[in-house]
Amino acid sequence: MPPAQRHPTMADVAERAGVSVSTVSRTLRGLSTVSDEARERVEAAARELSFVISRQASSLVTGKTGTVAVLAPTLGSWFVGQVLRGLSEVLRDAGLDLVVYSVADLAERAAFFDRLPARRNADALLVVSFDLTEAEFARLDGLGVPVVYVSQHAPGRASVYVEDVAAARSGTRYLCGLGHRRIAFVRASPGTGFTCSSRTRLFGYREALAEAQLPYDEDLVVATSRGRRHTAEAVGRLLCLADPPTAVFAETDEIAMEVLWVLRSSGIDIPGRISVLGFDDHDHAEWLDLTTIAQPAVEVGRAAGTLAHTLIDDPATDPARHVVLPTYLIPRGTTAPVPGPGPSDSAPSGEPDAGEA
Amino acid sequence: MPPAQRHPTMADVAERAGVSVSTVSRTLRGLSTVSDEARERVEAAARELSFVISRQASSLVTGKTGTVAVLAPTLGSWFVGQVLRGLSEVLRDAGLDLVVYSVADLAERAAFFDRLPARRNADALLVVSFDLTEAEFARLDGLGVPVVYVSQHAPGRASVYVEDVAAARSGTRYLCGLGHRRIAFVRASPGTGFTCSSRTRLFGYREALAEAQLPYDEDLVVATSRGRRHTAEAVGRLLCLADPPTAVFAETDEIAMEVLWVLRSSGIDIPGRISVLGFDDHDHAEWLDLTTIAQPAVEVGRAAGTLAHTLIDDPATDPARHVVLPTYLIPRGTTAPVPGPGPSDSAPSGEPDAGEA
DNA sequence: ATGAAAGCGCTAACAT
DNA sequence: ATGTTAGCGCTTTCAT
Repeated sequence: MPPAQRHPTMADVAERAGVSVSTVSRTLRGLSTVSDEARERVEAAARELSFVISRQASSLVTGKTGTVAVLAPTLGSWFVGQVLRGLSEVLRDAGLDLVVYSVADLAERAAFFDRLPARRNADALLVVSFDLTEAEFARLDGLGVPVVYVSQHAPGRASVYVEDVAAARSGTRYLCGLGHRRIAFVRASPGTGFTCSSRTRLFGYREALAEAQLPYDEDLVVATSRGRRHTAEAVGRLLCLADPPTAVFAETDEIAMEVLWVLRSSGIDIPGRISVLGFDDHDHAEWLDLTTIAQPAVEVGRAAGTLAHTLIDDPATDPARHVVLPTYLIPRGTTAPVPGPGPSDSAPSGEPDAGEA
Repeated sequence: MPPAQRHPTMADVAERAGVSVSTVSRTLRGLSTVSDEARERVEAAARELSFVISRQASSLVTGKTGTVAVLAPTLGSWFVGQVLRGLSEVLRDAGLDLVVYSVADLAERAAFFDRLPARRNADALLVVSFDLTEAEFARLDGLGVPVVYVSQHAPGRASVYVEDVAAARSGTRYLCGLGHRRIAFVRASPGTGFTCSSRTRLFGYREALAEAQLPYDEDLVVATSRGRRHTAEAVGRLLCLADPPTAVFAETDEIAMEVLWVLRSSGIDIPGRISVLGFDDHDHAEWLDLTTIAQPAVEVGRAAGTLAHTLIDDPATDPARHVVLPTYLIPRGTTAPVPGPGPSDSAPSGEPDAGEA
């Protein structure tokens, strides 16, 4: 019997089963070259001692850590949470552990890329929606383990993402199709430089404008960061334009919801006076009846996990494999045809009052 | 120079620096018994080779894995996300890795407790808002590493939590103070048995009712699970009572928001006809102007991380240490004094129709 | 089918 | 202050 305060080792199991450690190892890994009798004895002994293998020790010899690392800007955002859900599901099934690194500010970011702690301690690294510099890309290229870029298109590297540009283009087209010609875009504040969806979605927005032969008006593009105050300011900037927007396209649902809140609490009718379109299909989007561009966040996580697993297990896999997932527009109640050229006073929105054609 | 496809080891660093591996090890761990000259050479060599230490190897000899595991019911909920934020911040500073296990259903749950994969592969385990059975508690008691229970009170074991019972009692008192005498409680569906806040908060609710000498009416307690349909049903059950509630206390803000949505979309005035009180102070609570009981979720994560770190580093720490964090009520616009003793018919009135005195 | 032995990369005595 | 040596708990030849 092993000392109380120590985890039992294979040697303990071997002794109890009356076999060698090699046999224990073979049994536990399911290698076929073990007699039924030995297998049973080993399994019984392992169970009785409630033996758990030490990954550390096997890693040392196999060179595989059995863990996948994920780097994310924050763990608190809806999108990252959903991605992690899908990811952890797939990794669990693959027998891989999931270790998370989050870097909240630029100092931590620099420290991460300087030290690259994931280096020898994970079999793969997943980078979630990071707007990386060339230097950071280069650093990761030399990491020594596969890197999968999640929710971002990384040319020449493995990545899993949705067609942000095309999705934003469609969303904008949809608004154009409703007759809107003054469409604002509210993006996350680029300050932190962590997310790359601002750039791609803004690009799609501009493409659609061009298609519809609408001018790109910089005054219609505003940035906000989390918090009522910032969004109120951003929305305020839009509302006091000489020719204010009749529709707002927000980079994410979380931003869209803030916009919605600011607009509504200032008595502006939605969608009567202004339409609002989000991006994500956040859980709350349905409650708020927010029209949005849905992206399969959990599925993104699953696909990323699967790709990482493949890359780890089969070195022959194309290291630049891309997985592109679909998006689709979900029309709900916050978008409507542009109001006629009639009055557009700020009647507090009691009733739904969609503009008629 | 080490082979291209292999991570450099301490031996590589040692060779390059012209010292022994011991000196490299000592230097890298910041032990003072190293000459300045050697230290510099080692540091230079390590940088040039971009050496990263293998935790696996050091674990093997130190017995410490340098990682903390966290078990959570899901990674997608707001609360868990916030806890992870606080946690990862503290653990990063402590040089500990964070590995997450999430169990989505009962089968996975059983598998986790059967195998206890965290066993030898983490220095501590954090269990976040799990309603554990006695058998599961017992299993964790024998884990061999410190276990910290987060967002739940675990008698005789280390835990970090808010006073759920007291908070729910205060919240209910607040509603009573506004004159409400028919107060409903909407809880998460107990089906999964994953969260324990239902039980504690319901308990506090009952205490406050007793205090106010209000009867406990089982019809006023309904359960819902995520999704518009379920919440609509639950709310429907309340609305068609002979004596329907004038206030609803929801176990979490997420539930409160769904309730809000259902009530509003059926034209019921809030807080004119029904008051709604949540729990959490979710980011969106402010936008929806939801009165709620705030709990410091990120701080819970931080405290849990700190406690885990302490428990790991200092075995003399009281293994049953408790950290209790405060909650506070944030009065917002979804709660108001009870409408006068006027009509209380359950007709889903179109117009907002706040009772008059 | 099984065991003995070597060694993965590191740390911890013990020398010096 | 530094080097030498002996493992940590596994997997993996290589014998048998």
